[in-house]
Amino acid sequence: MVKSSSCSEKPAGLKKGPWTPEEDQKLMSYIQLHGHGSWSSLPAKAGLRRCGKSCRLRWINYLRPDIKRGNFSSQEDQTIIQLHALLGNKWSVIAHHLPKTTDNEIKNYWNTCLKRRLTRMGINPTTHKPLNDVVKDAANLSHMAQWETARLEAEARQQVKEHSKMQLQNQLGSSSSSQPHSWSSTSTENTPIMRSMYAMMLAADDLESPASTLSFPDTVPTNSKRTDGNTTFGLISQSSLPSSSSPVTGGEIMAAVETFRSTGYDCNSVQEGLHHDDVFGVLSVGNGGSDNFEEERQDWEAILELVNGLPLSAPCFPEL
DNA sequence: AATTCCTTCAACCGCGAAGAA
DNA sequence: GTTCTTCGCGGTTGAAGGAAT
Repeated sequence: MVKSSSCSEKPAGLKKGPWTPEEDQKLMSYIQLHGHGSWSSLPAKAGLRRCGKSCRLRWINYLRPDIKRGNFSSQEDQTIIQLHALLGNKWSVIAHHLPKTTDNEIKNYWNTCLKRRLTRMGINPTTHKPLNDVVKDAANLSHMAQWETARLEAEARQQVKEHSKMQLQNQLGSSSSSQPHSWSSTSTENTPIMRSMYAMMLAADDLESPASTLSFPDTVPTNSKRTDGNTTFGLISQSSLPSSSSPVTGGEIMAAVETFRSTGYDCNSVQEGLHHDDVFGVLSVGNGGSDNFEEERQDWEAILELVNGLPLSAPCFPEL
């Protein structure tokens, strides 16, 4: 691997440190007119004595018009904590599931507020377990986190590929645009990806109900939150299901879940599959989740019991 | 009022992945 | 297949401002 260039290795004369309002204005004006294009060549074109990397960071974390700054709601706090429990320090993936936030902001918020808050409550912020019970059950969560991380990363890659242009257009458009980008319009009320996991189980529980309507879109959606307000998940290999376009019956879902169980939740097989379009079936279910954190906590514990076939000795989400 | 300590967060740095040449 | 470039991510740093002493 070739060592990449960094700001510190660029020719002398490049400015570092805080950005001035003049520099901000230059960067904003240039991007609004031309788009960012190649970050490495942007500074020269925009008349900035900064490295491309610095420009990119400034734009993404500060100047971009579609970012909300500060004031995380309690709902967002919960989402961050939940996603962190699943994903660890995958700030960019977490940020994709919170509208108008940046990975840097979430990372800072975690390190300055949430981490301390959890510690004060006697919860290990790394394992999300009570501090006096850090070893027990850790394997369960980390195992689930592995495959869910892989899936979310693949989803994020897909999002970036398919919508980078559209995103820029939306960013540059007027604030009254009636066509917000899908991930910008994501509502945190329904996005917690964990909900999608137990949605699968709720769906499985509900399979006997004739009201269950389950379908597989032909393609993986660009966001885990669908525009119809339903949640999605990609736990089940599409190859284990009969058709990508026909409605899926309850029995088929149960069979797929069983197959998934029988693989022992093999992370490797899941990750291999991530690079093939046909692997992840995305199941859309009615919003069986709850906006109530206590209910979510109970649901989550129930899922772990279901998944592991064993009762949990310690709650995953002690009271906040 | 001066100093020290603490908190926040913008920005930097190094690394790995992906893609182009 | 190899080398090189660019991008994006996560960890870390340090300046700034507020709180405490």
